[in-house]
Amino acid sequence: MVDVARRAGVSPKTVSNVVNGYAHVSEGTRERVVAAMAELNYRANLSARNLKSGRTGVVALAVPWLSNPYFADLAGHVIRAAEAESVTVLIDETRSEPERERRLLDGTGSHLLDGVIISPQALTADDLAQLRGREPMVLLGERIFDGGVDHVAADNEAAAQELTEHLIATGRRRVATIGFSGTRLTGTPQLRRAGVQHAVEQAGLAWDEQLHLAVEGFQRRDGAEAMRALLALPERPDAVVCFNDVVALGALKALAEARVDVPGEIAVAGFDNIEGSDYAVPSLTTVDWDNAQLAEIAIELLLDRIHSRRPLRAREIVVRHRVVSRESTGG
Amino acid sequence: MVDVARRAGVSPKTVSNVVNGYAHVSEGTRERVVAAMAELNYRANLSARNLKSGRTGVVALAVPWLSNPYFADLAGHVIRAAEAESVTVLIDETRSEPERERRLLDGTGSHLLDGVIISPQALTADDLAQLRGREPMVLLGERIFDGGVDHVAADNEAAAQELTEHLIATGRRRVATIGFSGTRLTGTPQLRRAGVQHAVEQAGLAWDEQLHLAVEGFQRRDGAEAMRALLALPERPDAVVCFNDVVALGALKALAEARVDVPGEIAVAGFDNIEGSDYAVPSLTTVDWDNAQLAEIAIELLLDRIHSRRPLRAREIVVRHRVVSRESTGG
DNA sequence: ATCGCTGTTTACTGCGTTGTACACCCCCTA
DNA sequence: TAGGGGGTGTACAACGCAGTAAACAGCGAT
Repeated sequence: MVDVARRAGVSPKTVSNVVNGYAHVSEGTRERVVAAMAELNYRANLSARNLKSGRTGVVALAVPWLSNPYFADLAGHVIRAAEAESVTVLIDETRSEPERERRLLDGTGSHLLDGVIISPQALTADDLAQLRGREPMVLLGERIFDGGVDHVAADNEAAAQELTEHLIATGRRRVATIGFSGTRLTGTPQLRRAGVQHAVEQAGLAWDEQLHLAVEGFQRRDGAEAMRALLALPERPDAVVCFNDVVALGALKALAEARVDVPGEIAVAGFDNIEGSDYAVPSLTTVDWDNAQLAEIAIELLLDRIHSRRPLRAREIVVRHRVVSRESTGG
Repeated sequence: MVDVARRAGVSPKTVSNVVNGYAHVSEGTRERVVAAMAELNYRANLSARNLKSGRTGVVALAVPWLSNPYFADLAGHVIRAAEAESVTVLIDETRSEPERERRLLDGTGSHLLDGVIISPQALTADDLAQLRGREPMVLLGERIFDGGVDHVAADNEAAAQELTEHLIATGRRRVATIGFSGTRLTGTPQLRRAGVQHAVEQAGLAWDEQLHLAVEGFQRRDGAEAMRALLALPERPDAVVCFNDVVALGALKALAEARVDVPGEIAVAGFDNIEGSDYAVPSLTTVDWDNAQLAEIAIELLLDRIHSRRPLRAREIVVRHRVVSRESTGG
């Protein structure tokens, strides 16, 4: 910057003013500075700027698994939404490890981050209470916690209920689920299960605990194993709601191997509308969240919080969803 | 840091020495400083450190599409490999836009990046020649360019040849390909095509140009469209090599819709061994690259270059691959 | 000619850290 | 006892930028 200033015959501060678009710089000066910058191929040093401003222009997005196409897609949307605001996104894979989630949020990221968008998996309300107010953060995906933290939520319960109603409306009477997690009382799986249960009970159908299987991970393997277990039951289900598409694809595989006709004998549905779910064999009925909207809102909330001096009230916004009916349920 | 120093009764520089593990600090002093840091919850300011050191500890990984599970997986490996070296990775989705690739490499990233790992799609040798020597960079995935740049390559031609030999060995006689790109003379698709052609010709089989279709993108949709075109031929192929798994999954879908038996009537193979290719219906024969190895080498080469003062000779390393035989080829 | 005003530009300073140079202390040896 | 020598700690400056306050130029009004 000093070199540019010398070349343009001005002070370094004037160069800074030009770079930052300060209003009161004469046209001639501006041109000379711009020319000098171009000639010297000058680019501002972000580290120095950050040191002065106390901000880095970097936010983290923490997702459990990048290998899950849903999160890869979400990450893409967040990156694009952030780009529109000249913010850089750091992707962090938490691998569902509570320790990694906590470390990210407690600021051990050591001044590299202005804020964090996190899709929590293992975080408890206790963890969150401790972290509240520390670093700007936005939670994604579900309404687990009481408040105090900005939240972009999806209405998992309603979506699960609609999905199940769709199954029942197309003649299914014995609806199973795969993906309940017995180890926690809150969280997405519980909400989705509750939605399914509401739909089943409102339709006057029996609720059979046997049909609702927990999984360890949320991988294809888990879906396939659970499906095999369901097929081994004396009285098979005629529909299976998997709590994400990855698990559903595993279930489809197990059905194909067992030569069970989908949707003829058993209908299958998932959540997330991941890339490729429309090209599965058969294509998968699922719930689509508006990830573009989700990403935009998350970035907006986070930047609000970063730029505001005073503490803001926690906000919660629910994004759109819709059931996408495809071959796997006869759609 | 000043506060910590005061509390520990030492100078700020001593705190710095403790933080950086400088050898000659007495045990007592170190303990007092560590205690003071803990009490004050001190964390070093990275911006300031970067300003002094001239490095940021951040490298970018540029991939064409994060939505392609192959790149999502690769990104995960690179993040982990970098983490082991205390380096942070910024994911950049170039969307195959030449402009984005160029901008990333010409340093317009403005001092945020120590270096770049890029899986080039649209970059030409000309672009590269201009950028050479500017910023530390490592190219991934194929051996397109002459040199002057570090490279972690895969032997696409050999892999394609092995894959095709596998098809021929299991009785296929009419091998088609999907994914050739007519618009460029170099690059992965060309290498893979060449490998297929070698195998076909070495087996004494005819090479029929009609069987080798270009695609626009490399999405499932493209694979499905191309497959339908192949099915419409008067003389159908009995094997199809798709130039990545995503395209292959699209082809499988088109075959399922046309009720063509795989592998009975037509065998299908892909490249990349993406997550889920083993759970496709039928599971997909493909080429597996050792992404963990690839990521480790890429990070190692890049860090070497970042830390070395003098220019290094460009290096090229080829990672392992292996053909994974699954149901789609009768494996 | 002087004043005050607006618009433009500058000098100075500090953000938090670390490299350099040096001071100090203690112990060992000649 | 004097003179090294290694271990331990400190003062100072600088990395590149932007905030602050103040200086300066040009203009019309007095």
